[in-house]
Amino acid sequence: MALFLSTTINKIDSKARVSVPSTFRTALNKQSFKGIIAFPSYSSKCIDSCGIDRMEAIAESLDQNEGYSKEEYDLMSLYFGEAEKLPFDREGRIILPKNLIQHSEIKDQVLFVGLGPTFQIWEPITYNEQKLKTIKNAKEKNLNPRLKPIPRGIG
Amino acid sequence: MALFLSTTINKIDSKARVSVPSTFRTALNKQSFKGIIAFPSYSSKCIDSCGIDRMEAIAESLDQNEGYSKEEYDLMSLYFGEAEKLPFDREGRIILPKNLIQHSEIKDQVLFVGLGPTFQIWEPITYNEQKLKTIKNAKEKNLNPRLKPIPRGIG
DNA sequence: CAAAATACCATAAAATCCCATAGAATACCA
DNA sequence: TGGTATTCTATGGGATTTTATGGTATTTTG
Repeated sequence: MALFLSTTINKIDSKARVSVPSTFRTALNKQSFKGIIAFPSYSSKCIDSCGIDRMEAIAESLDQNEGYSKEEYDLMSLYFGEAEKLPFDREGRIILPKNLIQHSEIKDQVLFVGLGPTFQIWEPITYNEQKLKTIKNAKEKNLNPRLKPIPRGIG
Repeated sequence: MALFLSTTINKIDSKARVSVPSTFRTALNKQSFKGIIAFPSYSSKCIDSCGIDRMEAIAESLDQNEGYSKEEYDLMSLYFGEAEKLPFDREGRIILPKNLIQHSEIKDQVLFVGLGPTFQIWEPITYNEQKLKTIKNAKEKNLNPRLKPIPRGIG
């Protein structure tokens, strides 16, 4: 399974080309389609992305109706309709389609953030706002990240 | 499962390279990615680290939404964005990214401390302060320093 | 044929590879 | 067992490659 981590900001040029971070690329280039799958997030002003392998796995499990409710099924179907296959050019860039740029309100910079098996593409400013909100909310509700490693010290 | 033990102090050079202790390396080199996963600790001025196997397990359980609320999911997603995949060079060193150096306030020395399935990376001085505090607190509260098994879960 | 898309080329900065060495740890052997 | 040879580890620095980013040329397509 591909594991996308870390955050990178790259430029977008006049042709709407953006470099996909090399760490992401190496994982994606091992898959059958050399590029990314991208679609507008339904919950945030960002672009959801992954490699083709994940899309194929989802398609298969959808096909077999593995534990999806009707509502989930319908929602996932929408994703497929809006998903775009964006191939790498020789330099490892993709071209961001207009609809995705509009949805994410990207201007001249593009933020890639890894989320494990998937990643997202954001306008950097929007991402920061969202991040602060999440942290604020977590503090208010006293949420603890269970990612927290084993207790420190002797015991 | 990898088992990280003991404490080591190594130098960090002008290129931000640090040798990962060889005892850690042998365990990590058995995993699919030859290197470490590192991210800023939620609760301390240090870097939390582990091998890729552990990170993949976490990603998978998140992916299957095993008992996480949307808010928890969002919070944990932030971790993936701050985590870094740091590969070994031929000599077994990693390059510490700027954000992690800043968070841990590392200067020219780096302390590795094993915590079993994970380990941490500290500025040695900070680590010592923290250690003294922990011991002092344990004495005051009369904590029993027995080595109990650690509850499972993600970590 | 014109406009858009794609392929191709160039470059500075950054990341990585590769080699070298001293000291520590380990293996070996008489 | 004691001493020696060998390997491994941590560290340093120079050379090379990769990355991100431009721009230009060529092809496709409507």
